[in-house]
Amino acid sequence: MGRPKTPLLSLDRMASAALEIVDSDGLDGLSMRRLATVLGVQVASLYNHVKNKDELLHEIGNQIMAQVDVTGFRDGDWRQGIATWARSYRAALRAHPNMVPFLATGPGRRETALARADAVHGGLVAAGWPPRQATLIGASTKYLVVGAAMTSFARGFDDDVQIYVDRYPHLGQAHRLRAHADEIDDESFELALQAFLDGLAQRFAELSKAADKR
Amino acid sequence: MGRPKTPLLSLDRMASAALEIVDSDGLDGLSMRRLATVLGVQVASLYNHVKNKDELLHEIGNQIMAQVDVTGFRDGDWRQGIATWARSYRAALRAHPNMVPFLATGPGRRETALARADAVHGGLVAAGWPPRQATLIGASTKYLVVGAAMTSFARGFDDDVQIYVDRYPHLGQAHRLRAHADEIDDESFELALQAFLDGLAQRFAELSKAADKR
DNA sequence: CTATGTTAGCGAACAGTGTTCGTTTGGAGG
DNA sequence: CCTCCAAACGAACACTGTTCGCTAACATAG
Repeated sequence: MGRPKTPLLSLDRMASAALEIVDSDGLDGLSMRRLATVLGVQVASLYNHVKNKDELLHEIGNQIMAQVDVTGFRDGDWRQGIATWARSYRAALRAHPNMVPFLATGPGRRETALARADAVHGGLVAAGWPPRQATLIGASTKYLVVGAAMTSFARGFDDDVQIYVDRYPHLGQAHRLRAHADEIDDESFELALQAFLDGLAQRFAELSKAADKR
Repeated sequence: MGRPKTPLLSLDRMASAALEIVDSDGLDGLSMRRLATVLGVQVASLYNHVKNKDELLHEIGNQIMAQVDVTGFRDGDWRQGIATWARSYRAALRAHPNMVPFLATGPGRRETALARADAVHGGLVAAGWPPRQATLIGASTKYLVVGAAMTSFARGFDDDVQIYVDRYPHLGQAHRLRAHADEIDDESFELALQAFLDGLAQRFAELSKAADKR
């Protein structure tokens, strides 16, 4: 058949279609052949635009990570900075729950993730945290977001609901439980975030006191 | 060939061998055919002891989760209880990093995980936390542990190290960085845990105050 | 103790998977 | 104009998880 007059494929089209498949049918639902079918093309053609399936997934991952907001440090408020970063990070993951297992595993290569991490680190240092503490705080916050994303909206929603069923037998209705599970997830995340920030605030205060004394 | 005089296979033997493969060669390294080869058996035989590959993985998961210690609530100290639970949980995951992505996704079916969760919940309530708060705290702590396990061991150690390389260019030695990455992971987790617990302690104090007032 | 049914092993096959190779053909650059 | 690159294709390879039918040993009932 040879090369077509107008290109049939592009990396963006591939990534978008692939993400749609993953969103609707899960990570396992995405196969190169199926993606090719959706794009009206043969499977081998995909490899002209992408070296690997992995590379394709990373491309999608970059698009998702680009949604994360790290502008909360603007006015020097580290607490607000972390909070908006964490919430926006979590929202980005929640928008594509099926991608979470991939996104959480081996994120190092994603340049956008690195950029975001640096922004956070810079914001914390600018706000007065020592560099090493800033690194730890950044990592800790990421733990929280990734952990929340993995355990709540990745994969088995029905299963997770079961936990709450056992805990609250009086809430028997299954269809109401889904909403309740969401609610509990939200509250748990907020509790974890706020308690963590409160704990940090204590440390920050001590840090400032020590600095004043010197 | 028919049935052998002495059984060649058992669920335990299968799970152990499978875990060894996963530990050494990753989740993708485990295939039913390879497992069969290691066990000196044909692949179809495996399905006499296990319905699915998934079921096999769940079996391994149960074994790992059984290592988690939830006895820290014994003397009514909720803070100690959560701390030992979280640390032991993290240690169990760290012992088998390649299993973490599976363990973190869809954990509802694992009965041992449920049992552990209930123990934690009970310990918190016994220590004076309201049931709903106990649920939130349990979920939050799990977020922390799972997130820490996912993002640190998550595959590409080289990649994760790169983050720290950019931040601490003076630590250039690659072989020392590996140790440093571990160190930073440990410290980040401890910081997150302690700060979180400090924040909870504040809330607990306010809770007690309000209860006294009534 | 014999008959019956269950179970653990095996061999072969099926439907999928990601990926590579060689070929054809359009478009871009010297 | 000729050459070289790149995009599409068809076919194949080496895998994957899983199922089927078969054999032979164990467990149990009569």
